[in-house]
Amino acid sequence: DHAGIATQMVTEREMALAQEPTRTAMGREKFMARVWQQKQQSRGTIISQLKRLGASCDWSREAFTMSGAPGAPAGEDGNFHDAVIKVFVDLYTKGLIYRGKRLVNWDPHFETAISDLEVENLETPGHMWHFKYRLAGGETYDYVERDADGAATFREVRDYISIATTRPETMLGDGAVAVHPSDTRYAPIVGKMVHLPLCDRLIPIITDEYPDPSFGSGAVKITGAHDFNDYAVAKRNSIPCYRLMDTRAAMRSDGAPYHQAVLRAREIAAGSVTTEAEVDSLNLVPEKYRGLDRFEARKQVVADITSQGLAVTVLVKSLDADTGSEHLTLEPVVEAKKIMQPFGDRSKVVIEPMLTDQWFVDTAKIVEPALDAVRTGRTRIIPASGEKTYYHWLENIEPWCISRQLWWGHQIPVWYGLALEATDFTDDEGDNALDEVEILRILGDGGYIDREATFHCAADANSVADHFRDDLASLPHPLNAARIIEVDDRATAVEVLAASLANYAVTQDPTHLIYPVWRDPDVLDTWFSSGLWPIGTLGWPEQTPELKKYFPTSVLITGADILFFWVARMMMMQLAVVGEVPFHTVYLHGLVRDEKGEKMSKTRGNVIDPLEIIDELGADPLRFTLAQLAVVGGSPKLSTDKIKGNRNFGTKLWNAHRFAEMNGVFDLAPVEGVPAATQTVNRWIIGEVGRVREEVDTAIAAYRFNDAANALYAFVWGKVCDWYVEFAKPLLMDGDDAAKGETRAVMRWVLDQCLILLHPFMPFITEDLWGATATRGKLLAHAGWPAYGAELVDPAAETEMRWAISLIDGVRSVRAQMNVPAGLYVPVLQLEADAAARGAWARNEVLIRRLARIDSLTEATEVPKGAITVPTAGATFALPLASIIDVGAEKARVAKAIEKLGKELGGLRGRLNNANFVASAPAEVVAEARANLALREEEEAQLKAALARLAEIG
RNA sequence: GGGUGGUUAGCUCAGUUGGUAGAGCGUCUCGCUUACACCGAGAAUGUCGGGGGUUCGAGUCCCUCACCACCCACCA
Repeated sequence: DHAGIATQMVTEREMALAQEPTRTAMGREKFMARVWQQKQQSRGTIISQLKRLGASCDWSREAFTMSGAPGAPAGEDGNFHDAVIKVFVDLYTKGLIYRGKRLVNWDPHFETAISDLEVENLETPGHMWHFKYRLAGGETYDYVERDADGAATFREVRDYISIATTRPETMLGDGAVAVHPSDTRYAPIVGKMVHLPLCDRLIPIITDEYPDPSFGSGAVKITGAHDFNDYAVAKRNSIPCYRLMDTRAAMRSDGAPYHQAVLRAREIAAGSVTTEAEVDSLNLVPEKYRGLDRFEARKQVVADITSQGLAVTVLVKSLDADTGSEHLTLEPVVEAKKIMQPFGDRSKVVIEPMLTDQWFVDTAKIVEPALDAVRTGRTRIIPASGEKTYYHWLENIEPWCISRQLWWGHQIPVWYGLALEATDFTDDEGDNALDEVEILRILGDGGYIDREATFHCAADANSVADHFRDDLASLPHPLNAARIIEVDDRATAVEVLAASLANYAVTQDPTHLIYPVWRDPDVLDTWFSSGLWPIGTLGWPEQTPELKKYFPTSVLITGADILFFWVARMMMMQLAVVGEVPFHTVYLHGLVRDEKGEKMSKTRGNVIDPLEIIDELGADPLRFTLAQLAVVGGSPKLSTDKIKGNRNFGTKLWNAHRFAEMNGVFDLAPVEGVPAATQTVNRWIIGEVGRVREEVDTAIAAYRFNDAANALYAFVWGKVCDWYVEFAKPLLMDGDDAAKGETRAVMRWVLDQCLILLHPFMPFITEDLWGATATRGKLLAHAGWPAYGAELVDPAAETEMRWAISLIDGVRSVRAQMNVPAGLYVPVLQLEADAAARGAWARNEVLIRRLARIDSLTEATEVPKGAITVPTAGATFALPLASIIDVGAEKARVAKAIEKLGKELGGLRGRLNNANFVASAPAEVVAEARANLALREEEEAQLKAALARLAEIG
């Protein structure tokens, strides 16, 4: 998307570095061109990052939220802009978008409104001051505090009410002091007026449910224009909201001098009729604070109130450093206190609640279908906890402020006309008597026009022109003779209108009348357009073939942090605009964190460039690692060690292919379909391929990408490389032609399956090997995904190979622990072998001997003293190592093994002897326990016999 | 204040309907065996945060406590 604030910010920063003219000096049109230039740069970066990561997108369908906007350069000619404007007009027409003067989060750095979601509340150290507001006319009252039983605990005569604040500078705009209706302490003075310190104004004491009697003094100053709570109180009680700050959050310096403004404020307080526009125009900041930054103003206000003796004070004992004597002094009460402060997520400056005209989406009216879609499962969110979060937010949704005072974005399709009215030209007697005095009355002393502009919302300029022509024509003569002229903004409109009126007053010539019209200079919140992504990218509102084919879409994969910003809004907007859910599944992944575990962000500059990791270690290991870390509901912490491990995995895969190549495997043409095999080893590995394919598919279907990646890792490394390649060596080197040919074919097929299954995770190395090992009809990326599964498993082959592996493992373990030199081939005795074990040995003798380093196998009926036993299912093997073993160490080893087995046996027997278990556990669980017990008992017997033999030696 | 998630081997974390705990890395021992030292073979390591409950059986379900993380929030 066009990332309004961020992109405008980055562009302006670059412009400053390059010493280009500033945005305002440049003007809107040129600046937009400059941002487009910036955008195309970062577009290149993003696309190349995606390509180097191996993203297999349909690049021909690249889309951009600002495509087709006026002034868009060549190549940016989609129609996303049209879609956005159409949706705005439609929603406005349906009454789902409205304009109003509301308290919004204002970012004083970017000088724009932002939405609730773009505010970060952070705990910061702050202070709380306590001030006295004196009762008007020197009145006093009995201030009485009572305990729970109503007994007075404190009593004094006061001429003031005490209020607490963390933002002293806002007291200049106070409109009232509020107390809780049940608060008996202040009951005597409710309805009375108090002096607002530093200001020549009186404000009333009112009651409202909002103040908490148990917090602070129980009395709250009400500054409707700079606090969300106060705003609500002010609205409920018709208290005027006086705006104190300008767009940079400095104390206002506009408008009439303070003494004039305050006069008018007093009239209003006394009940004089006023308008929202007039109240907003009144600058009630006393001269000495005008133009000060809000934090500087705070210091001044505190100092001035304190010096007037209106700070609540406390006696403080202090030591005079020179004389060493103690003093008692009155010090203002200033509590150090942690406060939650709102910061702009982009600008990082303190957000100021500001009373401004903005556009809002009436989210309450479009939220239900979005909630319903998830509740009924038409759209599913993974992980499920995401659904709870989704409900929680949507069920408590606030109106969405969608206007931004920026230039980079979709300009709001609304035009204003500052209408002339008949009353502008008549005096109280109805005569046509406009004079200079009248003009001043109309304009007001502050230079505003005491009237709202009319506005018109439309997608196309012709309709706008028609609307204002009609509007003008409806005015009485001579007003309808006015010329419509386009101006930049309301301020210019007021200027030209004033000049026009003045001219007319002098000349009475209707041709001097002017009807200024201007477009809303604001742009839409980026998320308003991103929210239309599902349809906007498919050509809507045109009924394109793409729209028919791809909408509703299937799965949205996105970061969990963006659930409200984007997902919830796409849900609401698609349902409101086209009446369908935009996707059936939302897969939320965690955020990749940096080495400190912190969120990476464009503006914070702690982003680890994927290109650097790719340069160093490769895209495949990065992708594979991310897949391994993609636990549902988890948040991956990327570490170089993990990526290195997976680079090694890639190398391993490559080496396996090298081995195959050296053994003529790739001299064969690729094998179509599952190859036939007679060799046990080959039959076994074919079954394992079937198993892993099923495992991978199951995992992917469940969005468990970590399971899929880990299954492939374990299969390729742990099965193919560790065992199959080793098993195949004797066949490839010493086997007869038939065995050799079959093994080559099977290995060829197995390796191809590895490439196919790994390709989504490691596209580069697999595609490379795919092309290098054969002349293929198509790219691996286009190869079909296999459909075989566990039906490829040959149970007999599987049992036999598992037996062989356990025997090899056993012999290796004994050798390593007995410190038998690795290269030394040793004799092995076989005893107590049943027919199955004998057969298995016979069929796999070559590979077992090779991998376990056995030089001879002798049948024996008795185990010689000092021989070490290796128990397997159906047979016991023994290594006669008397001369080289450490008997003590071996006894310890066997004893330990028996002990470990003992624990397991204890558990199994305990369960099986428990009648309740046998009765209530499922039959297959009981059977499994019985089989397991039998196996373990056999093993235990073998080990005990071995221990006994060792005991004979000493 | 509300919500969500977490607490499992030295570290980073898996553990899907309750059946008795795994991976990678690290550590230790051995090893150039003709794919691979970015390797191979072997080994050690867990009262699954504490307590209680349900159950024949709990890392897994319920309650509770402690700590951590994240999200949301208007206590002046």
